[in-house]
Amino acid sequence: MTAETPSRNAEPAGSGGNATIKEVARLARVSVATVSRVLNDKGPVRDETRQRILEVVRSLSYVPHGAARSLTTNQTDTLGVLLPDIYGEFFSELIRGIDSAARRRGYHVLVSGSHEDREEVQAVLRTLRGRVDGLILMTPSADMLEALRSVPPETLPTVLLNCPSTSLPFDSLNVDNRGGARAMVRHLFGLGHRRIAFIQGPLDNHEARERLGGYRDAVRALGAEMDPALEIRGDFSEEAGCRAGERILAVRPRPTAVFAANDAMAIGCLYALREAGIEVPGEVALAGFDDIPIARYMSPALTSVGVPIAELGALAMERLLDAMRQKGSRPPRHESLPPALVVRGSCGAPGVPGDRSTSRSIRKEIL
Amino acid sequence: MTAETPSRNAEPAGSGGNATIKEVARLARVSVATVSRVLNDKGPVRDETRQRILEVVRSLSYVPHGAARSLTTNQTDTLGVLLPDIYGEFFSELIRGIDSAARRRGYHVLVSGSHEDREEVQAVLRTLRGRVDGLILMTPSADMLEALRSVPPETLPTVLLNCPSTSLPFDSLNVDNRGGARAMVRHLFGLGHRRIAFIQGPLDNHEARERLGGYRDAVRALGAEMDPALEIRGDFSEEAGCRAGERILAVRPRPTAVFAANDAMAIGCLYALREAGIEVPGEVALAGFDDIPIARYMSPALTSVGVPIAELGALAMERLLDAMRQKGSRPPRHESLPPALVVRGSCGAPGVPGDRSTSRSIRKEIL
DNA sequence: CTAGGCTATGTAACCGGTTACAGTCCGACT
DNA sequence: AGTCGGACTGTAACCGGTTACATAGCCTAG
Repeated sequence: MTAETPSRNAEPAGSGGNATIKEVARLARVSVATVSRVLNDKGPVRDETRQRILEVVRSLSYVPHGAARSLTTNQTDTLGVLLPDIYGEFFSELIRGIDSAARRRGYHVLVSGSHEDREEVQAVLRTLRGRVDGLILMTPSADMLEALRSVPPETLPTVLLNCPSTSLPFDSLNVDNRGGARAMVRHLFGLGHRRIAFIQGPLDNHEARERLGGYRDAVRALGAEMDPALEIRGDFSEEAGCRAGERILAVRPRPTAVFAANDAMAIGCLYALREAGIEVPGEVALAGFDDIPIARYMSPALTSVGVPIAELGALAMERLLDAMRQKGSRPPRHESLPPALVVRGSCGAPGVPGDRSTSRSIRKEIL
Repeated sequence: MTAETPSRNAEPAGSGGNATIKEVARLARVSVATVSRVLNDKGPVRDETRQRILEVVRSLSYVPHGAARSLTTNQTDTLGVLLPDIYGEFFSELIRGIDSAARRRGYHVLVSGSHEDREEVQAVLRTLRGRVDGLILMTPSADMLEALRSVPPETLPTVLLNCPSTSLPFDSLNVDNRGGARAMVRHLFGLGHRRIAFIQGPLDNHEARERLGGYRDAVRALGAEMDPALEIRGDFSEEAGCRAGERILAVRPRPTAVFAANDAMAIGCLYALREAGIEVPGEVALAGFDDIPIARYMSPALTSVGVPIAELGALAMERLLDAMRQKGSRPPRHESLPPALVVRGSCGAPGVPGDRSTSRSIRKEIL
């Protein structure tokens, strides 16, 4: 009972959190099994014993070793989030949504962004084995998505976010980019605009293409002007929006409205227009896409297609948790979220005060 | 040699990545030790054997199990990043910097944000044991920082980011918020402003207090007007900046310049001023802090104190890696990064064209 | 010819937990 | 009184790797 090896006995109580379950067991004079039972609230343990163990745990400030636990239970309580890039408000919102939903459920979040090529994505994906229980994946380029075919995800519960539709057997969550863009064009058309310029996103990006498609659909359907000169290249950055703005001013006849494929470009464009002395929305109406938090603080406040970004992240979490529970035996589900039209001052709609508040901006569900 | 249990033998070659090292060993007719040696490039292995093993690895698309490996090597190749909140461009920039630096070194990044209270921080910190090799911690509230005393970090290499100076034995990296604020006030003073309003950040935030301190220091030192009415409460959000802007307009005599403790509030304030028909910088000059990427696309482009956010993140990574190598036996180092004055249009400095380009904005190192 | 040394490989302990299974103890039931 | 069943606890296998040490074969120097 008292035959303790004097080797590494009772630590000074509170020095770091590196004790093992064995030490706890020894000091509490029980077996590791019992300690484990107490820690995980499994199986019956006499209350007196439990107290004794808990006491030792506290005095040692013992914390179970994550990797060790993961090894046997085969779950890591960690979710991976793989993003094409981490830049700007869109991603901070997304991560925020995912992180808070995850922590609420007791999960950790492993993020990884900015991937150059297929090789790298595959490499990262590989190293994820044994580190995460599930994966949220956002890869707007179809090519990159193919990278998944030969890598772990096949066995790892996965949710695709805003990815090109594929035959991959995963759940997917998409924003109806096409519908959102159509709605915005219709809105501008309704305000009397017939010559509407469009600032494109990067064309290897699925969302960017969908938004462009929606723009074209609506222009054609409504009989607005179709003119290649109205479609300006861009890459989702403010910088690109700014350059696009400058180019748009040179187009003749000058468009009366500009629709940017995302808010960052709309903001860049707004900057360029103002610098050129153009009045917005007086001379040119402007609209963006995403409704990032800062959009309402532009002046004029930016009209945009509202994507509930943080909620999107949270929802992806839910779906992932779902997929993890069902463990594969379940046909993949595909959902599409409808965005909303958020009308503020920049498009010159009547009855919209120059107010930033969401309540005073007009939020329309699109059909 | 051929005595294989028919139980779970040769998988269809390429089905997921769930083989174990034992299966690889069996199929390659070697021991697990040899497989391990090949995988880690340790110890001598005959080339023929190596090839055979590699072949099997490929055909099984075998990937070592992260948790298992972590258990023995006692390292997880993962770094934890604990943030007070994940919101806005500041954090997306920071995470971007950290993530890219980490991946370059072969590390994963575990983020966790938005912590309410001490309890929660401690809980998260605890669950990090055995999951990360090091920690980057940003906790501007001193109270929250105290939470660290009784938790793992004591044994975990840690770098503090923008935290209140403490006696905690960790490396720390700080931006010279006070100096930056002083420099900005000096700049505004130099432009002729004597009545400079300041929009505060949340006062339980260390950075916010430092910036406020810098403002007061400079105002006092320069003999500009000191007036409690010039200090407006805020909380770093655009919304707060907007309300502050409204309140500032009611102050009499009206300040001729406004200095916001961060860019988000400056942007909110700019919005309020424009809505009220005030011209910036004509009637009121405006300046912010952080120089988030979007600042240059405001109109007028926002003058700000430039903090190289992404670089800050990357640098934190470097320091952490350093601390991990030295493994504790090394006195904590404290560094302070000097911000730079980024002069653009919003403060009305002469000779600054309304241009967004960094090259045409004026960037001054402060002393 | 043999002791050593080097290369290539296998054996088995170990990392820190979880858990199936096997006691042990004790009160209740027949 | 003898059985039985639950409550409580311990033993040991196992998760999937890494690695110290042992072993075997072969070559070279003494």
